Parts: sequence; structure tokens; C-alpha cells
Amino acid sequence: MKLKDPEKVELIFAATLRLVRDNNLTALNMAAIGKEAKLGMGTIYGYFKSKDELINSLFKKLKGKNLDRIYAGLSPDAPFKVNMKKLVDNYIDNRVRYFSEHYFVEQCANSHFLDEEARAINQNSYTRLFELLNRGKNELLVKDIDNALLAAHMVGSANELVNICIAAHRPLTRDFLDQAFLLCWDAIKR
Amino acid sequence: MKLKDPEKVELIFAATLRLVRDNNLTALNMAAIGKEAKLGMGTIYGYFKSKDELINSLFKKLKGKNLDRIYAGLSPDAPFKVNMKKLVDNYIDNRVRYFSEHYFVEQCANSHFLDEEARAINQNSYTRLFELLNRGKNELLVKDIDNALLAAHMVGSANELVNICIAAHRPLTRDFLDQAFLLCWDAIKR
Amino acid sequence: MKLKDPEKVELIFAATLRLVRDNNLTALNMAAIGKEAKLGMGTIYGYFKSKDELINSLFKKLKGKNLDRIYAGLSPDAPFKVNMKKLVDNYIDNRVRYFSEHYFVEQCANSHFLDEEARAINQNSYTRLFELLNRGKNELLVKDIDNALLAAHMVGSANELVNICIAAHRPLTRDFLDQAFLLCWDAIKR
Amino acid sequence: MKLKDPEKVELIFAATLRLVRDNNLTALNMAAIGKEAKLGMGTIYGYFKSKDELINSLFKKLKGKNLDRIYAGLSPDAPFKVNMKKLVDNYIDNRVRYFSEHYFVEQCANSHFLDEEARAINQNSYTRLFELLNRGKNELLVKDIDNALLAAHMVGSANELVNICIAAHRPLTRDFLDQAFLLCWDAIKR
DNA sequence: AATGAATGAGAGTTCATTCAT
DNA sequence: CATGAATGAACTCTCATTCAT
Repeated sequence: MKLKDPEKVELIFAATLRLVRDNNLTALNMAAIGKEAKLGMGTIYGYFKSKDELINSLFKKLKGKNLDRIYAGLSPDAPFKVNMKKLVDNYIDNRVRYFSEHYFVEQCANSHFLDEEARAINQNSYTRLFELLNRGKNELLVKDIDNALLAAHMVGSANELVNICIAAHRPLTRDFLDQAFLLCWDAIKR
Repeated sequence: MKLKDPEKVELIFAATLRLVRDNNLTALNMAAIGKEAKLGMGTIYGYFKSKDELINSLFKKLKGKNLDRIYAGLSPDAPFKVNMKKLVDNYIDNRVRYFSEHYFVEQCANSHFLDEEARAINQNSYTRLFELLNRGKNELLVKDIDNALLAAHMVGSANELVNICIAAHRPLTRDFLDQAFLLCWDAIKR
Repeated sequence: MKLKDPEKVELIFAATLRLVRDNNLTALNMAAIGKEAKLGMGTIYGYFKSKDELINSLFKKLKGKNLDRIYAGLSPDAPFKVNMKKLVDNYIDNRVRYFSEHYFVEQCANSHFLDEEARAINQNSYTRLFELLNRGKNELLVKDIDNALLAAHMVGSANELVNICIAAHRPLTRDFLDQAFLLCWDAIKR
Repeated sequence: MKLKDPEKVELIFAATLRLVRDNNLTALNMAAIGKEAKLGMGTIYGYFKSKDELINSLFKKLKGKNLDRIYAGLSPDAPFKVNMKKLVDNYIDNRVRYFSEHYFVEQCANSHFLDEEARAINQNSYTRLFELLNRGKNELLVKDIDNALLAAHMVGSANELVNICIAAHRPLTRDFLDQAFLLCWDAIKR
């Protein structure tokens, strides 16, 4: 698929995110994307050969962008706990700031749209967190529990926290972030 | 005189759960339910006046049954921590044991199918957990943090733990449950 | 079709007339007839082998009954104009009094339900009127115009008059009948 | 840029009229319209958002066109009786010439398809005839009888005349029209 | 004989995808 | 290239008819 005009791809992606945020992935349809992006349906099919490809494409892009943002500002030189705090802050802040992106990603994860590659990406997103947790274990700061469990605990709780935040239209305060981290840290710390 | 057969409702529900587990809520269609339940499609409309009603009906039933199971065996006379352990065990055990039911409920929550009543039920499911956490606070065992945050932390992490468990075909061991509780407890304990 | 219980047939017919009057022939369905007549659907199929047969049966019965009522009280010994007045009075009175029957008959006439026999009956209903008109012509009271035209004029106008009457909830007064007859008589009289 | 084709609406309307003429409104279905109009079924939904809308749309169009044709050639300057003759001629001629259109309209009037607006149009179609009859009364040419009765008489008889004409495959002769008018005129004239 | 639950063909409608313009 | 009208398979739902009770 030749991307003749990269700007159009962004138009399509943005339209898709708005529609899923407002309506739901289940209600997403190609005609609506065309209308929302102010593009003909044929044009969209010039950039994506199917609805599935469009969704997978956007999913992969968002997953990548998101990982970059989450690990931004972490440094091997900083103390472990500082890195963890930064990570949790980043994670929560990101989920709130880019809510429609995460909403889309979450809806996709439960759908039949994702292809093998996308599912793999979804599962590999823990890699860097695992590395960080290993460092924590080496420094005898983190419980000697399977990384998968530790990660699941952190990510699951952070996600649910954000969901509540969004549902209650609660603004993201420093206090909230601190309390969220406190819970996470107490859970995993040795 | 032939009466409408209450067992058929169960047949329909079971078929629906199997189909959603195997194919996804998005792929669920009335013809398939009929075939899977070995009933004519019209028969299903004798028990539910629409696909939406069927889905909402099943959703509400599962939500109710699930809450009952989760809080089974808890006692006001038992120490707080014992109750919490029981709760987390129940919760995780239930999610694994009745995976297809939870899968269905989760898919519904992300869909346009749920009616107002179902959405309300979905949101009120935290009530009993809040009461338990209040007791923990009274006994100075639980951090003085908003119940919503504490609950979100517990539930979110438990869900993600189970997802990993299921994805990795990992059996539910005593060790796993103990470690999961340890994380939860350390997080919320004062 | 053995009529085991002639009373049930009447129940079915009455239910059908009520339903068509209230809803329309297009909306008539067998389940509704069963419910309205307080009979099981199987019972109805014991008396009529299909929906079509039921409708045709009722149509034929109503057509016959109606003709008898319309020509009741006419006598070869009475003067022509007296007979005509009686006929128009009968016709209009009947249409108003047995409105739901005529409504059913009219809806049938425009439907795909009627079989050959019913259509024939519908067309032969003019025979006796033609004979009467012939007598009028012999007595030099009626215009020398094709009976079909004369009859169509009378019947068509009477029907439309009644429709207006019903639509406007206008009661059937002596004046109304007299004016209606005046129009008819002036039209056909030589 | 391909524009929605206004000709297609006519194609759809024409196909609908043919199907109703040949089979009945009750037997009309969207797949058949598509096939008859040589259009995909979905295409029809590009022009009409439902079967009901299609039917109401066609009904309203036909009602309008028909009224225009019926009152064509009438003039306030012409004598009353000349106008009446023209009107009856137009009416009968129209009903015969555009039989399938009238057949469709009649079937609709007896169906559950018409919306409020269409029913209102159907009932207001007498307005112009009432005005004409008022003029006749002013000129002391028409009986002092309620317009509704006079109109019903004229319209009802004309309709029935045409039905006979069509049923008997009788061509529409000058004689026939003259006789039909004679009946009408004698009926209403003072 | 009477019942009404069960059936499934067929109706109206949607939507991913194509293709003439 | 871009467009959006056209397509028809697939979906939800209805209803005449059957048949186990």
C-alpha cells in the first residue's frame, strides 16, 4: 500500500479515533470514517485495503507511540524507585491525556479485528517493564514474584484507576498520582 | 398444553456463552445461537423479544450470579484480613473457573448493546467491596485513601492477573493465589 | 374441513372482523386471530386449512348475508321507485350498521387473498340490481343507459357517502338517507 | 464525482408501480423492486431510507400529479357546467390512462403504510372540488346539499365506473364519458 | 379435539467493498 | 488519483404452519 499522502492517513486515523471514542468500536463503519475524515470511501481504500487493515494499522501505531511516551524520561542512572515513579506517572498521565487512543486500543484488544502481529505487539509491550522489574529485584527492592504477576498488578490497577478517573470526570491531581504510586509501590516492594 | 420451557432459556444462554467465547461478541448472530442451541431461530424470539434483550438478560443474570459467588463465605465475624483473602481468592477463582461468563460480560461492557439498567448494575458492583474497605479503615488496617482508588487497584490488578493466567494456560495454583493476595494486601494495608 | 363446532367458526370470524376493523387486513395474522378468539392456533387450522381459506370463507359468507339484507323488503308488487328507495336505504343502512363486515370485504377486494370463486361472487353481486333496473327501464322511469354504468354510479356513490359518514362520525339520519336517494334517483331517472 | 442519479428515483417508482399493478401492494417487497428496477437492493436504500418512505414518497407524488391533471383546463371564465364536464372527463380519463398509478394509490389508502402527512393529503384532495361546487350553488345550478355528499356521489360513482371499464376491458369512448357525465350532472343539478 | 411452542423461509435493512465517472 | 453511488451477502426479526403434548 503506497502512502501517497501521509497527511490523509492521519486524517483517517483521527476520524477513526473520534468515532470510536464517541460511539464504540462495534458501531464503527467505513462510511462514517469517510464522512468524518471528509474523504471518499474509495480514497480510504487507497490507503488501507480493508477495514481490518485500517484498524490493525492504527492499533500498531498507537501501541508504538504509547510505549515511547511511557518510557520517556527514564534513565538507567536514576535510582530504581525514581524510575518507577516516573513510569507510573507517565503511564497514568498518558492514559488520561490520550484517552481516545487508549479507548480505541482497549476496544480493539477485545475484538476480532486484531491480526497475529497486533496481538503479539500487545503481548510484548511488557518487555521493558520486565527489565525494569528485574533491576528492582537485583537491587533487592522488589518482591521475588514472577514478573508477569508484578506487571499485571501494576498495569491492571493503573488502568482501572484511570477508568474511574475518566468516568467520574475527576481531574488528574498530583495527590492522585502520588496515592496511585503508593499503592503500586507497596504492592511490589519487598 | 405445552408450557414455555424454562430450560430453553438456559440452553440459549449456554449457546450464547460458547459462541462469544469462541468467536467474539461481534460475531454473535441469532442464526448461530439457534444452531448452537439446536433451536429454530424463531424459538429464540419466543423467549427474548430481540437480540439486545437476550444479551442484556444474560448480562444481568451473570452479574448477579457472579457477585453472589464472589462474596460467598465472607463473614462479619471473621477477621478483616481473612475476609479479604477469601474475597480475592473467590474473585480470581471465579474469573478463571467461569471464564466464558466473564469474557461475555467484558465484551458486553465494551459494546453498544447494554441498556441503562445493565450499565447501572455494572457500576454498582463495587458497593459491597466499599463496605468491606470501610471496615478495614475502621480497624486501622487499610490506608486512608479513597475507596474508589483502593477498589480500582484491587479489581484492576486481579483482572489483569487472570488475563495473564488464561493467556498463558497457567493453572490456578495455591501459590499463585497467595502471591496475588500478597500484592493486593501490601498495596492497601496501612 | 369438518366443522365440528360451528360456534367456533363464528368466534374465529368475529375475531377476524374485529382485528381487520381495528388494524387493517395487511396487519392481520393468525396468532392474533387465535388470541382474539381465545383459541389455539391449531384449533383454527382444524377449521380452515390456511389463512387464505379462512379469509375467502369469511368473504363469501359476508357477501351472501349482505345481499340478502340489501334486498330484504323489496317486492315486485311495490312501485319501482319505492323499491329503489328501499334498496338504497337498505344498502346505506347496512354498510353503516355492519361497517366492520364491509370494511373487511373492501380490504379483501383489493388484496391478493381472494380466490377465483370469491372474485366471481364479488362480480355477480350486481345481478339482482340489473333486474330491478331493467324493470325501471320497461316502466320508462330509468335512463336508457347500460346497466353496468347505472349500477356503478349508484353503488360507487353510496359507498363513498358511507365512507364519509363513518370518517366524520356522522350519524345516519333520515335526512341523510333522503338526500342520498335524491342524488341517486335524479341521476338514473329518465 | 458521481451524483445521485435523479433518474433512478423514477426507475424505482416505475418498477414499484408495475409490481403493485401486477401483484398487489401486499406482495411488494424490496428485493423484487431491486430486481424489477435492475438495481441492487442496497441502492434503493440510498434513495429511500425505508420501504415505508418509498411508498409514502410515491403516494404523495402521484396524488399531486393527479390533482394537477384532473383540474387541468378548467377556467373560472368558462361556464360552470363546462367546467364540471371537463372535470369529470379529466377524472375518468386520468383514472383509466394512469390506471396503475391509481391502483397503487387505492391500495395504499387501504394499507398501514401511509404516514400522517400522506393521509392528510389524501383527505384534502376534495378542496378544489368543494370550491367548484360552491360556485355551482351560487349560480343556483347545484342542489343545496352538503358538499361532502355531492362530492362523494361524484367521486364514488366515477371510481366505480372506471373499475367496471377496466374490469371489462371496455375502451373509453366519447359516449361513455357523456353518459357518465349525464348521470353526475342530473344527480347534482338543482 | 385442542393447544400453543417450535419452526424456518422470507421479509426489511446494513455495510464492507468495488468501480464507473 | 479521488470520489461516493452501487452492490449484495449477511444480519435481525416475523409469521403461516406444524406437531408433540
